[in-house]
Amino acid sequence: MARARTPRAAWIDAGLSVLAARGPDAVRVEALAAQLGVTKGGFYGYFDDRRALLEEMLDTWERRCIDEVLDRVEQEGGDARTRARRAGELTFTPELLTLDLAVREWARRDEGVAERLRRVDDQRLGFLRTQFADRFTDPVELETRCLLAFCTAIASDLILAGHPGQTREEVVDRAEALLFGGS
Amino acid sequence: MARARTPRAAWIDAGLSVLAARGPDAVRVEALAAQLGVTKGGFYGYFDDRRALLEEMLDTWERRCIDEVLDRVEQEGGDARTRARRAGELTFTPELLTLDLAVREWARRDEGVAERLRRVDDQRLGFLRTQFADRFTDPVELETRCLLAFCTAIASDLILAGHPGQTREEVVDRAEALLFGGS
Amino acid sequence: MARARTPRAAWIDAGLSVLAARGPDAVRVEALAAQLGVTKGGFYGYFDDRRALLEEMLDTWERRCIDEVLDRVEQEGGDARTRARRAGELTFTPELLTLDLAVREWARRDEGVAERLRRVDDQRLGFLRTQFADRFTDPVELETRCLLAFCTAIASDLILAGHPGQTREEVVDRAEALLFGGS
Amino acid sequence: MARARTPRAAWIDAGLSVLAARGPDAVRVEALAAQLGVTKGGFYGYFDDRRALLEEMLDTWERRCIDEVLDRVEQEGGDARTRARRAGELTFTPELLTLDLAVREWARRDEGVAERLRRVDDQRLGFLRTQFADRFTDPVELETRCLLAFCTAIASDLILAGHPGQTREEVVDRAEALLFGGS
DNA sequence: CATGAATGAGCCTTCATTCAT
DNA sequence: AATGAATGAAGGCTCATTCAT
Repeated sequence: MARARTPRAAWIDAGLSVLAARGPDAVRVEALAAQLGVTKGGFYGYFDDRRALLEEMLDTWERRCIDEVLDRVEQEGGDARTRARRAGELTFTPELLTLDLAVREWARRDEGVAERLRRVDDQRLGFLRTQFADRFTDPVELETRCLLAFCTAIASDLILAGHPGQTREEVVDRAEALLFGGS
Repeated sequence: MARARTPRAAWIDAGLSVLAARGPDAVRVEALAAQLGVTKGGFYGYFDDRRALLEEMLDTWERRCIDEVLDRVEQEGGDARTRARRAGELTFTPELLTLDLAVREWARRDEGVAERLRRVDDQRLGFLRTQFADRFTDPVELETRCLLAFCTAIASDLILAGHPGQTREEVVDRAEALLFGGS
Repeated sequence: MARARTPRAAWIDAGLSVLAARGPDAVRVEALAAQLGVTKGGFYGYFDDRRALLEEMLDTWERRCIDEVLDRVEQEGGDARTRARRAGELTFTPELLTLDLAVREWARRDEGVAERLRRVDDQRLGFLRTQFADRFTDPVELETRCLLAFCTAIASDLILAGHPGQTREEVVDRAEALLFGGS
Repeated sequence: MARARTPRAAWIDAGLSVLAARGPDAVRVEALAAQLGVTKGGFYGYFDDRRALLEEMLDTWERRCIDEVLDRVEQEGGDARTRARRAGELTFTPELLTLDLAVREWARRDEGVAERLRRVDDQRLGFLRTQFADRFTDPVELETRCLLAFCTAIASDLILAGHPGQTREEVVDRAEALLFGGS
């Protein structure tokens, strides 16, 4: 929900925020117009149709997940591991997770979305690999631990069970320690 | 009582299959009727409204996740660990996973669904705890590993990244071995 | 809502009670069936269709307004004026007024109903004429006062205005006294 | 602002005319749209839902019965009795009577409508009182005669009986003369 | 361009009616 | 006869989309 410089971007941002909160079916031109305080007719000055908005939302999401993360990492500098670590931090930010889960669900039903997610997930797993490469010389073990870490990042908000005597956060922290040592 | 040409359960099953494939918004009376080869009017002989169907679908799902699993486990017998292991197998069946993911997504947007999922997830995590209780005397470590296993079961279908030189299945198998030893 | 001897009559009575309470549009086969505790399918064993029920309801209403009033008046005997007075009492009973108003409204929209109401109203005005015939030798004046009395009987429940310092009942009583003297 | 091809008021007027002719249940969005030559979807640009239209119809009716009558009376001027007389004429116009009867019937089944009718009827009876105040010094007698006049205005169209040798109009005229003298 | 109006398709729900049992 | 199931027509409401201004 970044501040939109242009009305076009405002539609996209509004769409992404609805997507995160209520899924792709809830991204309706009428609702976005109301949220933006304009009339829905104006929408068609910027986009051919609803489908086009959804595509651009995905373009924006993908760009944010990849290019913007890389740009910021480059700007901040550091060695390879520092960069990968920073990329991981920027990627698995709680703010982005809601949107991420919505896209992930969407990808299960739409091959086009799945393709984009595949690109993004490949890069993300790449970040993880680079970040922890020095701790595990065996690439098979590294891969195993990275997938476990990735699964935890994705699923720990989706699983609603409680843990007797611990909070979810504590269990997740211990899981990370178990996977990558001292962290 | 005239023969139930389209029994109540048929609507529920059709609803669950659409839920799994396309999410709760896609569970439309008209679409289910078409799928069942009847007219939508007949629906209202069985259910008060669409909402009632959704509730019954969730009832059915919850029953299948809990009671039916427990019933089968009881019938098959065995000691505590054998039963918990069997429960885990029945629970994380590939067939049920798609439906599970749909319910999970739905739960993010509907507190009523979240409450049901919490019950189900609590029990599932319980299965895991019992199943692996003898391998880890420290309950904190047990909890950590069980959550990791649970996250993997849930998220490994949601993550689309590839693994150079390995299949997803292989990585998942290694992850389980890493968490629980020989298995 | 008299006790129905036969199921057929039960449908008619239920229909009349709904007609009185909520108008002809509210006389729905499904609602009556629910009220009678039977299934709507059974309706068609007694009536060709909804229209037929409405006709029979009107037949019943007309019979009650005319024949049953006359029968009871005959049984009770008395001279012409006594009989007419009794007929007036039986006719303008509060219990019947609600149904009467519903039929009256219906008659505005359906010529068939209007025809029936014309017959009934003609007879009712006849009762009034006979009842008060001895007080006014001039038939024109008699007619005037009878119409005023009839209008009051019909409209005093439809007019919702208040009367400062008096109740509606008191004003109506004074109106009757004004029209027909002592009685 | 584009030209209002089917202004808001057109829906309300169409609704009122259907209400007068066939009652509130017959005020259907689809029917009004057909009557106005537009599609029903357009309706929801003006009103939240059918209920909102019904409320606005009642608002309009109430305004016409009260404010518009008073405005016209003020414009035409005259002394108190002349104004009250003119208000009575404007109120019991034949054109408005059909609508009035429909609202009256509706009020029997809907307390919200009844409340509005109470306000309107109170004012109407007020007109009558003022108009004839100088003929009857006794307020009780005045009230009696005004109620009789009001009942006649309302009910004379509802009563279908015939009068031997006279028309309904003649009888009603004589009734007015009887109530208020030379008129 | 942006807006207000309108369209048309789609979906939910109700209900009279039919029909096999 | 009565029932449970189903049909089909109608009507309420939503929403993507078009279009004149």
